Amino acid sequence: MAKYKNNMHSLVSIFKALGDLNRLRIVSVLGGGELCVCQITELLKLAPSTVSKHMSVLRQAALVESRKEGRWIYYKLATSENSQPAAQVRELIQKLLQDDQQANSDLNEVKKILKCNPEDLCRKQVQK
Amino acid sequence: MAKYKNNMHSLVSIFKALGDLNRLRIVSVLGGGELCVCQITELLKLAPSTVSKHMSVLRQAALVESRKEGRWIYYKLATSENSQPAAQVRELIQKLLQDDQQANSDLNEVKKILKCNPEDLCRKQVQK
DNA sequence: GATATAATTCGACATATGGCGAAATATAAA
DNA sequence: TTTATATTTCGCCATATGTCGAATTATATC
Repeated sequence: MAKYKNNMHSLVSIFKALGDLNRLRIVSVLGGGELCVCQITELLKLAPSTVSKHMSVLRQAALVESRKEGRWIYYKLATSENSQPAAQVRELIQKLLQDDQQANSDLNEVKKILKCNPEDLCRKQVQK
Repeated sequence: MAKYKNNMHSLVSIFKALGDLNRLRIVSVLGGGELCVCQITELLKLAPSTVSKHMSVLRQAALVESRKEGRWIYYKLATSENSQPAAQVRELIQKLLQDDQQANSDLNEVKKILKCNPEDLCRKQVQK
């Protein structure tokens, strides 16, 4: 007697979340480590409110998690058990985008953003 | 010197295609073998024109292929090499929906549709 | 050729979505 | 306490999307 799951609806919301270039870029770039909203905003050149909405969609699909630190909110890939749909889809994305042009240029761009001059208070992360 | 691919845009169209419950059901059920449009229409209880449009979206995302036989057009999962994004995503879907309620009841329903009485000309497949 | 039928295309519609700026929240700094 | 700032929420708008029915196309049958 089999136990049936209900993955289909969560899969739809996962795919819906990833069916947008900007959100896919976010998930891709979060593979390199956590980022706060303003850093993602800097990368994508979108309004903060737009990025915030994207993050909300990704969170509801269980693709990312957030952590609050002072005024900043850091997002990272959700650390759910590997059996969960979201985690497995993310794993596949990471594999498929390993040698992707856009994905790699985004990762480079984020490196620059993380290194940006400390006096630029607005858009910098705690760097050590 | 690495060769860069451009998977991101095709991934977006794949995810966009799968980010709809009806299209995900189609891909899922095609895992059980090829079907013609009228059979899928019978399963989903949608207008034929709607199903046709869905198939067009899935074909453009390289998720399915079609084969014409007389008046019927049969769709099946695209048989691309395993390295291609669409194939890998499909593979994952199949794994994740293996024990899914909806997916399994759809497969059962399709079995019934395939077995439907031969005098019901409109909605039957060549059965052997 | 005329008729029937499977599928697609077209045109229309209601709703969903991605984007922005302004206002609201929450926290840090002055 | 006042000011500054990171993020979110809200309201709005233009466009995209899922759906249908009607018209069109292609094929089979009479």
